[in-house]
Amino acid sequence: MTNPTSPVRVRYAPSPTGIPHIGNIRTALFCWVLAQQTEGQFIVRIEDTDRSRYDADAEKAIFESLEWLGLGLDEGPGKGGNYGPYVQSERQQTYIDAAHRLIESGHAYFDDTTPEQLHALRERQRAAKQPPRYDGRGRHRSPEEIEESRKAGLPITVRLKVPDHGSVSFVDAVRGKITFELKELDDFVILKSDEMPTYHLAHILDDQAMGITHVIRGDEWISSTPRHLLIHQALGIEPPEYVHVPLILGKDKAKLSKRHGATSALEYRDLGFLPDAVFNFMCLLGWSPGDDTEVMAREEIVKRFSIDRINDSPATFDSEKLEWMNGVYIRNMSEDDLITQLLPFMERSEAEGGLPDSVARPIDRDYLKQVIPLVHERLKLLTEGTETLDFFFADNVNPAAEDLPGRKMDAEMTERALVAALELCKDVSPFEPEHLEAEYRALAEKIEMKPGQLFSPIRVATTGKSFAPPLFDTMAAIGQERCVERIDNAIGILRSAAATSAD
RNA sequence: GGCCUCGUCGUCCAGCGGUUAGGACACAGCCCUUUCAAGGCUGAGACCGGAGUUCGAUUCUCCGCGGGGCUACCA
Repeated sequence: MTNPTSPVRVRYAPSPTGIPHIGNIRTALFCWVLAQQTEGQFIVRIEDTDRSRYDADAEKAIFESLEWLGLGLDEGPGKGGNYGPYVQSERQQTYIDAAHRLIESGHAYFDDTTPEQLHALRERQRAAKQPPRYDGRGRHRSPEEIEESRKAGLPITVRLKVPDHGSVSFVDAVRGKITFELKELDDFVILKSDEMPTYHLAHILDDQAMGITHVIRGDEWISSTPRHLLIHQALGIEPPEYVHVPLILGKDKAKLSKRHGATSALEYRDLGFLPDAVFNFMCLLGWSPGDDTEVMAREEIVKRFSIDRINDSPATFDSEKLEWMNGVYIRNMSEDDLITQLLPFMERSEAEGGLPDSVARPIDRDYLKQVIPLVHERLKLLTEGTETLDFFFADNVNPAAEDLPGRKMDAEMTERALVAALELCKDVSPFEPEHLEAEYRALAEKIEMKPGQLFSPIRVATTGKSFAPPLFDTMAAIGQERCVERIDNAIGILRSAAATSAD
C-alpha cells in the first residue's frame, strides 16, 4: 500500500498498566509522523478497561513520554476534541449498549459460565490434547437460566457468536493478505462480568466513533484481528486500514519487557539522551527511507515516511547505535542549547550524578560557556557532562599517585616533570593556551623529556584524570592559581606515596 | 501442541531475477595527535537449509529448520 494522501486520523491507544516501553512508543511515533505528513490528526486514547491493572503512574508516564519526544496530540485526554471522552472507562455505557444491541441482533449472547468451569474445561481439553477453547455452552442458556444465575450472583459475560466454519481475511498494509480459519476461534468475551468491555469490543467502537482511518499497532494484534473483523461485521460497520508494525525485541530476542534493562523512553531521557536522537533512532527501527540516510531531522522523516517501507521483520533493540547517534545530535547542537540541556544534569546532587555538592548551585553559566567548546564534541550523553567537566568547577582534584606517571615514566621522573612544571606554572605569563604550549614545549626540551611525557603528569595533576580535553586550553580555563595549587598538590601525593612504599 | 508471522554481516537498514551483495553502529589496524574524543583511510564480517520455477536465484514457490507473536472475563 502506498501512503494515504488524504488526512489520516490515527490513534495511539495505550493501556495504563505499566511504563510504555520504546516498542510501544514507536508505534506512537509512526502514528504521529503519518498524521503530520498527511496533515491529519494524532489522537491519544487511554484504554483503561482492565480495572485491576490500572496504574496512575503509568498513565502519567505515557503523557510524559509523548511530551518528551515532542509528539503533540491533536485530540486526547487533557487536550479535548470533538470525539471525547478519550478515556475508555468514561465511555462504558456505549460499550454496554453495543453489547446489548449485538445480543438483540443475534450476534452475541449472555454467558454464565464461571471462571472455575472455564478452567475445568481447559484442563480437560489440555488433558485430551485438544486446543483449549471455549465450547459455546452459553449459546444454549435460556434467558430464564441467565436471570437465575444473575440473581444467584454468578458472573455474567457477553460473548460473540463465532461461526464454526468459513474464514476471514484482511489486507494488512505491511504484511499483505492474511487469512484465518474461523474454526480456530471460539466465542470470545466482549463484555466482562464487571460490565467493562474487552479490548476487542472497546477499541472498535471507539475507533469507529472517533473516525479512525488507520489502526497502527504492534504485531501482537494480528492474531486477534479476525475477531475484530467479526465484530465489525456484526455491527455492520467497515473496518479501518490495518497497519501492523513488527515488534521490537530485546537482546534475547524476546518481546521487549522490563527485564531488558532500560526500555522506556523516560529512562533514556534520564540517561542523558536527546529526544531528537531517540526519535530519529526509533524511526529507523523497522523503517528506512530506502537509501542510506540515517541522520534525519524530524521534518525530513515526516516528509519521507511511508507505510510501505515499514519492515516485515522484528528488530532487536541495541542502544549502542543510539549512543552514537546521540553524540551526532549533541555535536550538531549549538553551544547554548547544549548548555541549557546539560545544566539540569550537572546541577543534580552529587549522589544523583551531578557535580560535587561543594560546587555552588546554580552553576556558573558563563564559566560553563567558556569551557563547553573544549568538551562539546567529546560528549555522547548529557549525563557525561559531570565527569567531563567536574575539574573545571571543583576547588581541587585528588589524583591517585599511580595515575600521575605517563607512559614509560617512573615516580622519580614524574616528580621531576611536575617540579619543573610547577616552577614554570608559577611564573608563566600570559596564562593563555598558545603561550603555555610554547613554554611547556621548551621546558620539555630543557629537561630532556618528550612533550607527551611532560604533559601527561600535568594533565593528571590538573584535571585528576588521564583523559581530558587539550591540556593548555584546559589549564587556561582552570586558571593559573588553581593550576599551581593542583600541581603542587600532586607533587605532595607523589612524595607521600613514595615515602609509604619505601617503608 | 494449534494458528499467524518473520528469516541478508554481532546489531540496525539497502537489495525487490543477472551486483566484486551496499551503508551505518560496534570491532581491528593505520593516519592525524600531548591524552581522550572527533575526523580520514583500510580491514574483518551476512544471504538458515533443501527442493523446485528459470538461461540465471539473496530475490519467486513449496517443504524443512530456527526465531517471534497469539492461544485470558490482559491489553
